Amino acid sequence: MRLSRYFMPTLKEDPKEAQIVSHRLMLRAGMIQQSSAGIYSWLPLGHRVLKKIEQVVREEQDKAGAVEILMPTIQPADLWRTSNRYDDYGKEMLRIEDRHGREMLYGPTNEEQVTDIFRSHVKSYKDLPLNLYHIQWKFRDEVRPRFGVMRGREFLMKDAYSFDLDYEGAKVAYNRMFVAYLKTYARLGLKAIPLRADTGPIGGDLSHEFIVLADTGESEVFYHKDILSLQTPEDKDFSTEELQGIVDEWTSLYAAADEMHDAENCPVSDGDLITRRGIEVGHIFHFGTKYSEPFDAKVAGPDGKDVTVSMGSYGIGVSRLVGGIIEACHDENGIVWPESVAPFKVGLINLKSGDEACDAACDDLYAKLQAAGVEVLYDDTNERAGGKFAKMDLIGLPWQVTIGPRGLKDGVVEFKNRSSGEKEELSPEAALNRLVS
RNA sequence: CGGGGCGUAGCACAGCCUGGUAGUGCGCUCGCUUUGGGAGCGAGAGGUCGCAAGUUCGAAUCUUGCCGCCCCGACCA
Repeated sequence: MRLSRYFMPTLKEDPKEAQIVSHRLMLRAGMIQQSSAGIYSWLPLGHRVLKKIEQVVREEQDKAGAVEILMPTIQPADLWRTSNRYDDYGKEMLRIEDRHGREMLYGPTNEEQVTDIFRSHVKSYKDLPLNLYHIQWKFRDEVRPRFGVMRGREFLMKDAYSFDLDYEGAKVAYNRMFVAYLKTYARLGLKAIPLRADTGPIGGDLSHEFIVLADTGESEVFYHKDILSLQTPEDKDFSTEELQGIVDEWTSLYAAADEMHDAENCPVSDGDLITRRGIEVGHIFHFGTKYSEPFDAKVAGPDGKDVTVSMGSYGIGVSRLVGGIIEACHDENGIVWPESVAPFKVGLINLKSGDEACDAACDDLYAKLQAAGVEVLYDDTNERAGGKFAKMDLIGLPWQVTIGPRGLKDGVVEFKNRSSGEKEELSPEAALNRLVS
C-alpha cells in the first residue's frame, strides 16, 4: 500500500479524551474514530489489526474442533423470556421495537440463540460433542464506557458454545478450549494467565478468566512467579488425558484476581508471589443445564432416553484485544506490534521522494515485496524524513526499510527492527531476502 | 447511578471573571527555498463559539433549561 493512496489520519497531539496509552495511540495512529460513548468506527489501520486478531482466534478455534456459524446481532425478546433473562438482564440490554411493535434487542450474548439452534436440529448423542462458535458484534449498554475499545459498548467478540452429554464430556470440551486459549494468546504475542474465576450461583470449578499483564490493567492480579515460565502447549491434537495434564499444570500454580485473593490465607510465600495489574481478555465457563433445561435442549442417549445436554461458553474479546495488545506492546514512541497482528509487516520509507534514483530503488523494492506477498506500507510522500520516521514509529510495524540517496551511493538501505531498535545496513536484495524468508 | 470536569477551526488550546462583530500553535491549500529524525519564508482557506430560550442597544462572555463528552467510584468481555 502506498501511503499517498491510503487513509491513515495520524495525529501529532494527544486527543484530550484519551487517558490511557492504548486509546491515545489508537487515536493518534488513525486506527479508530469515536462515534459516541463506547462506540467506534474502525479506520483502515485499526480494521486490519482487528481482522488479523480475528483470524488468529478463528484458526485456533477451528483447530480445537469448534465449528463456525454466525448468529444475528438483533434477537427477539421471546428467546430471552424462555431463560428468564429478558427481565433479569437489566439496563445493559439495548431494547428495540420494530415497526410492528415487536420487542427486539441488540444481543449482549448468544446463549439463548445458540441453544435454540441446537435444539432444533440435534437429536442424538451421536452428534455430540458439538462446539459452535461465532465472531460477532455485541452491545452492552455499559453505565460507563471507558478506555477506548477496551471497554466499549459495542464490541467484537468470539463466543463458543459447547454441548455434551454429561459433565465428563463437558469437562473435556472445557479443557480443549482452555488449551486453545493458551495457544491463541501466545500467537497474539501475549503472556496470558488463567485465573480461577467466580462461578456464581452455579458453582463448580470450571470457570477461568484469562488476563494479560499490563501496568494499565483494570484489576490487580496475584500469581505464583513460576506461572510465567510455563510452556505454551504445542500445536497438535491432544488426547483427553494430555488436555487434562496441561490444564492441571496451568491451574496448579496460584493465580487470582483481587476479588478472589485472600492475602491472609494465600498459599504462596511472599517471595514467590507477584502482584501486577491485568486486563481480562477472555473468559471460559461451564454452566451445565442452565440454558438447555429451560430450552428443553435434549438428545437421545445410548439407552434411548432423553438427556438434557451439558453446556459451556467460551469468550474472547476480539476488539478489546486490540487495545490490550497495545497496552502490553508499546514504547515511548508508539505501538510495537507483535508480527502476527501488525497491520503491515514492513514500512518502506522513501527519504527523498522526487529523487530519480531514490524513487527507482523504492519502487523496485516495493514491487518485489508485493510480488512476494509481503504486506508493505510504502511511504512515498514528500513529507520530510522526521515526520516519516515519527509516523512509522507510531504505527509500530515490525520492520522498517529506509532508502535515501546517501545510502544508495554505497548500495545500501537501512533495515530496522521496531522492537529492538536494531539497525543494519544491507543491500536492497539482502533486505528483501530477510523479509521474504 | 453518585461525585467532579469540559464543550470556541481537523487537533490542542487562549479569550469568558470585567458583554462591544473571533484568536494562537499544529494540521490543510498555493508559491518559493528545502529534504538523513515531526523544516523556513510568503500568501490563503477554514468557526451558526454544543443546542434552545432569556437579560441587553449589543452575548463566545451573564441567566435558565436541554444535549454531548471525559475523569473518579460502584459494575462488567
